[in-house]
Amino acid sequence: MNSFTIENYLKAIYKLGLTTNEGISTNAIAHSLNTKASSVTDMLKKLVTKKLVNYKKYYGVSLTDEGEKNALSIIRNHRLWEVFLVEKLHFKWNEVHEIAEQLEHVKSSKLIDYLDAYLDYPTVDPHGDPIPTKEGVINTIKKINLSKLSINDVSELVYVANDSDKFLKYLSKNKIEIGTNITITDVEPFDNSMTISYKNQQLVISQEVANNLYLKSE
Amino acid sequence: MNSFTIENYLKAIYKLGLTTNEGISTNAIAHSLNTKASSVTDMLKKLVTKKLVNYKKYYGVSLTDEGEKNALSIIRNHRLWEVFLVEKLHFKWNEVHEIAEQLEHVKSSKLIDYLDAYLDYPTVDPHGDPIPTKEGVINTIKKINLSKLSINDVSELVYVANDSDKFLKYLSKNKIEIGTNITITDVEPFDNSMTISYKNQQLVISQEVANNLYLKSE
DNA sequence: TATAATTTTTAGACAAGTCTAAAAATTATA
DNA sequence: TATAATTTTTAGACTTGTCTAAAAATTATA
Repeated sequence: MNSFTIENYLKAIYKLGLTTNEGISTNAIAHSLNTKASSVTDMLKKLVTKKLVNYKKYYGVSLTDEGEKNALSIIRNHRLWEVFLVEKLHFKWNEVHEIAEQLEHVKSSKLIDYLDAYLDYPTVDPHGDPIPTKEGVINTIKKINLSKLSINDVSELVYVANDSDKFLKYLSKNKIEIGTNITITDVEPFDNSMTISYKNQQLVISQEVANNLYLKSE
Repeated sequence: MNSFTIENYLKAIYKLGLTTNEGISTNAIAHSLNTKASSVTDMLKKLVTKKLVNYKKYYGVSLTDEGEKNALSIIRNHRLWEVFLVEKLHFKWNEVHEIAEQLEHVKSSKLIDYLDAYLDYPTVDPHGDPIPTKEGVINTIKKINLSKLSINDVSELVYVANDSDKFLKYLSKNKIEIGTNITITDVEPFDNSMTISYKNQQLVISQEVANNLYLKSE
């Protein structure tokens, strides 16, 4: 049975792996877990002995099949709990992350099975992230960044890349949510800010905001 | 913020304190937490520095007000989660203890408030144990052991003292549950086994079974 | 390609919690 | 009330995960 710490390392490595094909760097892991590179090196050695990662000194790390299975299981737990917190306990979606970070480590596969059934087998969490199946299959939705959308195309918001309190509050204040249909009506070349139209309203958003919004592609 | 380990010590000391007025012994704690007396002594020193217990070497330990407040908060969490697991996720009541042991340590008072509301403010858990309030008030129900009941008196089962898998399965098999009205119809003096009547059926139970069943008193 | 800058690893230390073995204190017994 | 038995504490060690500081390796730059 893996410790909470090990589970968090696996999750961090999995997530970093989504944005690169090379070995994940020690520093990247340290940064994402708010720890020091030397601690990461220590842990990587332990993960190697547990056959959870492939690791070559100085050349980064990747998950083994077993490591990935473990990471996906934690991510499944996390996302199911987020759905529960939002749909059943009526948390706002910018409040659930820290709590789900704790709940995700509760060990009981029966608990997760029952929770999944209770929530009626959701496929995405409140942020739009897909929920891996029990078998470790994750359905990656095809999505493109808002800033890549052509002017006057309409598409549905399926994913929000930033789940900081501030950003989620910004979205909530402006009534932007997963499922909202969005059109770009204008782009300002000076700073790449853009005017978007949705729910019969218009809003000017910065490039930074746009970078965090993803729409259904194809 | 207390560690899981500290929370478990406080809970154990609280529970042991219910059945004695003297200082709780090191050995009793060690036994209840499945650890060694020396580990308990070490931990008691730490709890003293945190002002969570009163401790006099060789003469046992008791909780401070702060320690008791902490213990009751964990017990509240535990029992609310048990209600959730049984009522919402449809676990059997002999399956929930280990899972609630993990869930009780999740840190978020808002989570517990919302859960409490979601469960419609229950006052007892599935075993009949009272749920402490947010303020740390616990309503101890007046109850007497089944073996103390007079023949032909009828009273309601309010508490089950043993939550081992085996015992809970025994109860479930025989359709005995919290709220069941029970009458003793006969006692066998040889071994103190007794015949009880409930739900239009009769059952012969051993003294050991009777010792674990408590009925509403007064 | 030599040197500088950066990243990563190693070495050694620390905190939390646990353990074994032995010593000290308390309690039971003769 | 001595002595034996039991309980509790202490001393020292171990594990997990972390850290700082320094060394080693890699990558960037002149």
